[in-house]
Amino acid sequence: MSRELGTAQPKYLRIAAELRAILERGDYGPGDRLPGENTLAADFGVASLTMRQALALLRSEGLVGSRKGSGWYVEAFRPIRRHGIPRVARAQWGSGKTIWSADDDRAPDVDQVNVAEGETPPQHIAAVLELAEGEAVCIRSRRYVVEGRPVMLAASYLPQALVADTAITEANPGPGGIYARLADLGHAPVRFREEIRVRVPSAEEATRLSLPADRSVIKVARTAFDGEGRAVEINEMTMDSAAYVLDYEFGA
Amino acid sequence: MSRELGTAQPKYLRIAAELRAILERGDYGPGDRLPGENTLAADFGVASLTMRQALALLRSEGLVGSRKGSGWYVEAFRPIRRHGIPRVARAQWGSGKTIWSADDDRAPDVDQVNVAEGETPPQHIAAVLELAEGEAVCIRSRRYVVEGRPVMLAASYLPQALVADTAITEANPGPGGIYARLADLGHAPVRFREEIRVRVPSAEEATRLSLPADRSVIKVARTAFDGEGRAVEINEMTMDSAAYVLDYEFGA
DNA sequence: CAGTGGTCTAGACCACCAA
DNA sequence: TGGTGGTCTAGACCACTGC
Repeated sequence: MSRELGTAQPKYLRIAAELRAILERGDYGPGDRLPGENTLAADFGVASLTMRQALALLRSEGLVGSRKGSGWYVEAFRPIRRHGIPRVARAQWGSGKTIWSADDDRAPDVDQVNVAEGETPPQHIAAVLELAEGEAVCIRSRRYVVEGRPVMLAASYLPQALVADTAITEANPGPGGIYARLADLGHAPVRFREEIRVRVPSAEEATRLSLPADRSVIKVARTAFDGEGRAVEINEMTMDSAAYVLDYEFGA
Repeated sequence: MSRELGTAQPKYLRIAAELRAILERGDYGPGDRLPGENTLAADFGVASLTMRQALALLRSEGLVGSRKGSGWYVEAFRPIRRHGIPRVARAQWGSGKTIWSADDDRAPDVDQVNVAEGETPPQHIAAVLELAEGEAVCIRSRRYVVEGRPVMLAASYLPQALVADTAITEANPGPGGIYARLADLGHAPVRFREEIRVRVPSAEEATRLSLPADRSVIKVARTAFDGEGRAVEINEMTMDSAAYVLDYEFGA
């Protein structure tokens, strides 16, 4: 028995576990509306705030979502698999495919595209790009939306001096994306590092991704190095942690 | 101005942001005790439950920790950098510059070591290991503790038929670990896949890792394939999401 | 023992949604 | 307009810490 009789769990955790079991058993289908929190609170015999605590926990896991003035709903979204290491990376650069569409996941819509030139970079970006004091960057930012749900924000930082007056500063950088353009400039990326951490979203990130404040996000910082070992681009991605499975495949 | 006058944020978020700024400014050093939540609530002019909401948010980020009956403390732990792709497998790539600071793999203490033979595997494990109906696995589980703080749980699943009566079923599998023993058996791992997702810890995981219920965990499932493409081991890791930076480096 | 964090309650007000 | 989730309050009881 793994019932843990001695260490009685608090009510909100027991209710959360019970709700989780009910949802995984399939009593409610994806997208279905749950009873209101007052109804549920009465059913479970607890105060509504306690009920909210349990529901909020399930929401932070991505199992349910809430709409103000409307109700609680079973989350219907299927996670996206992102392949961090493209299978045949280099061959795809000239082929018109972007890094993203090389992944085996659903094609996203891209919106909130913005290119800003001559920006002052954050300190940790400037350090990795080895910029001189006061040197500027070009920032390409965008949002990815899958099946109507915003799932990722991304911001690419490139040295302004490197990309000025090239297609990289255009909203559409042309076939092969910015890596193909960097190759045109003699700075083809040959090596990448992806650093991953989990954070609480900033207020702006929570808004743009329509996330509850207690949902965590996955931060992936991808640094591209050219043949001389110079960092030529940093792509900082911010993903809804409930929407993604990251995937890395490599040899021994 | 990015003050967001129109969309007034709730008090607990504004207070959390203010506290975050105070902590990052360094008013309190690592390990320092903060004023009690009642004192803080009075200072900020809110009810203590509202104050708790703000503190709990910072705790879920790993910025502060609480000890029942004692107080709130500034978290002193420096994140660990885990290299998903072993150094030996990487060429002599220079440039140590990284986006986020974290210490490289401090040597952990390993405790709660357990080897269980003849176990029935979870369904998703059996599927990847391509086990026949009813076929058993050997489960090697352990906990990693760094500087007195439990940071990761790991459980390796191997086909029982493959490892029976080998050193792999011993608590100490000998020099080179279980991969060397798999090589001895003619099943040296030559390819790996790591799948990463973020979850809320189970009650058992929260207990074994001493995590607050609202702290998320990083799940890494590492599958090892031998030369014939057979999955010979799955290592399911569960990490405190505030304790780790994952790092993958690879060529184009 | 006093003080602390953890849980829980009852009730209030607001913004938002749907009929 | 009534119901819903989101926020906030005041206060209670408990378990634990540390003197």
